[in-house]
Amino acid sequence: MPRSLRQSKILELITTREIEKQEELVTLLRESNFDITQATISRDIKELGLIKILTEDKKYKYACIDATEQAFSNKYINIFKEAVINLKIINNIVLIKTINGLASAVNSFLDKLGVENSLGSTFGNDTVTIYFENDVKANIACHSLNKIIYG
Amino acid sequence: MPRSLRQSKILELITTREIEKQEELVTLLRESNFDITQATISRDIKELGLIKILTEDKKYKYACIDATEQAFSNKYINIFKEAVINLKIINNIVLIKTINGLASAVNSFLDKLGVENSLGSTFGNDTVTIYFENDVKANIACHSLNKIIYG
DNA sequence: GAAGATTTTGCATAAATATGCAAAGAAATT
DNA sequence: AATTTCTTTGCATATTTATGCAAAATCTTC
Repeated sequence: MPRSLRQSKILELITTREIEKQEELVTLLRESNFDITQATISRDIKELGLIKILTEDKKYKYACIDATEQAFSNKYINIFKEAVINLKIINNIVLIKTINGLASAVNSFLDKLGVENSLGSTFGNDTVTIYFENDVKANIACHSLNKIIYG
Repeated sequence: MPRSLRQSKILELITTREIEKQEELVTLLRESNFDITQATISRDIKELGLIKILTEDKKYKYACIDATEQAFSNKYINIFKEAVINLKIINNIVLIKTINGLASAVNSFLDKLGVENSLGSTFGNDTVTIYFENDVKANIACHSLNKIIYG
């Protein structure tokens, strides 16, 4: 499994759960068939620039330092690129096919990115759906996403 | 030496230097006659909610987190900056001197901003007073306000 | 597709941080 | 001011994280 997919999964995990320590990530990633050790997680975390912050109940958890800013960094975009298989426009919706299990990560990336004119989105396991008012707006959005992914 | 003074010193140190580890704080604090161990620093850091972030050169350093900073648009912040002349901590209160007549504006800005741990505030013509439970909380708030205003 | 260069990883362990517990210190209460 | 209660601290150590180094995997170039 490629590195960037693993890192993508890490981003997903820390945004959807309260991860207190790296060993937890090791366990969770193993459940998703990333066979990996704590040492690698440590390196990933440094590379992604993740931080530990305090939760309500005074426990530490991993978090992204500044969601919006980092969403645009090349590193994140590369991960996004790898997770996406293809984009399709179906009338007023854009349908994004992703690598299995990464739809939620792609969805949250898109949230941070703020797709323009989006009415909202849903996601399953390997598919993200973004809704627009009409075909034209879906088209425009699809083009700009394509541009991000393919140049 | 009181705890709050020490924690205030910690805030000062991490904002003026790049502190990579707690042992560095121990050394620096000892130079300022705070006779203290790493264990205590660890607890202070947790209490102050400090985090470790990556610097340019991929080293970790301690920093203040401030969710507040992102919360407000630059426009409002600029107005706020211009209105404020200076901040002072007096025990458990933060005293804000403003341009004449703007205390109420600054006060309502702060209300929206939601100064953390604030017990409440009052204002006159050119002064806003924010009340806190104790010196530490006043200190933390003052630092984060300073950060908004001066960097 | 072999040979060499580069990147990524695991292992073992070093380095850094957090914490249980007992004791010292403050504060409150009588 | 003695007694009780609550807070803060150090010590020792457990827990967590980072990293040097060699091996494995991946990528280049011929």
